[in-house]
Amino acid sequence: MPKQGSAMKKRTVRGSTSGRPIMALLDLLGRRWSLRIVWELRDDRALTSRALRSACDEASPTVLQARLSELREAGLVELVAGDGYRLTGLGKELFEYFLPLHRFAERWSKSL
Amino acid sequence: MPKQGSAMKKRTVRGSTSGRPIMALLDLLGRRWSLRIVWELRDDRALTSRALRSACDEASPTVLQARLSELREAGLVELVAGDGYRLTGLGKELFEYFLPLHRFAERWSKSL
DNA sequence: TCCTCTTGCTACAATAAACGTAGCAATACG
DNA sequence: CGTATTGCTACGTTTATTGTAGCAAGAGGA
Repeated sequence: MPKQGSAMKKRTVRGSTSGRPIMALLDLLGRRWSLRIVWELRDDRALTSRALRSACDEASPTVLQARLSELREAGLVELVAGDGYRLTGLGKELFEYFLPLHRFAERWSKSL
Repeated sequence: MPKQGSAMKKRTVRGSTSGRPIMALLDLLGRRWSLRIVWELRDDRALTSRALRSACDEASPTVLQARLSELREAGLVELVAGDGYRLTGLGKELFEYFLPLHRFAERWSKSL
């Protein structure tokens, strides 16, 4: 049994056992910084862990690493040696659904 | 100054002051149960607070009320007397972007 | 080699968020 | 009056996130 650091616990995605993938996905994306990370890696951007941290308002590296581990395990993000973190094919596909969300956000903020 | 119960603190959406609506939206939706709530209220469904709680795996009413307050303040959810919680026009519009996400989740789970 | 820099990643104590149980006030029945 | 349901909150415990610091490994350069 491998030793577990504080950042590599709780790998299970809530709802992943229910046979309802959407629940697992909503849970994964509903964790702090998940959506933001995918957003920051848009347009084939490759960011190092520290560049990503800067992009995410200097969020704590502890959570970021946790989210990155989860996203990598989920096959949405990958770490390319000498390059940085980037979206996988599946991750890019997921991001496609964020574009209209961006436009929606503009309209939404005006309606407040 | 009105009294504040434990469930009505922290109304500020992170990033809402940055002038980047997408950040505020990602933050709001990135809180636990936010995405799920919108999901459960899909298809013009109206759910009472307790029905919604059942739909959300009996999540704690404390968070659910907090999320509902935030989503209502954001104009995405409304409470119709004698009917229950439901998506507003804006909320329904937001949900439209979740439909492809549903199909994506199916493919995603198979790729794991 | 040694020094310096950057990388990905982790420890750890403190704070904030979420959980679970219980229950209140208001409303609507009978 | 009882009873049941509604939206919502109190509160003590557990879990997640934060912030600061730093480690080990790798890539140069001197």
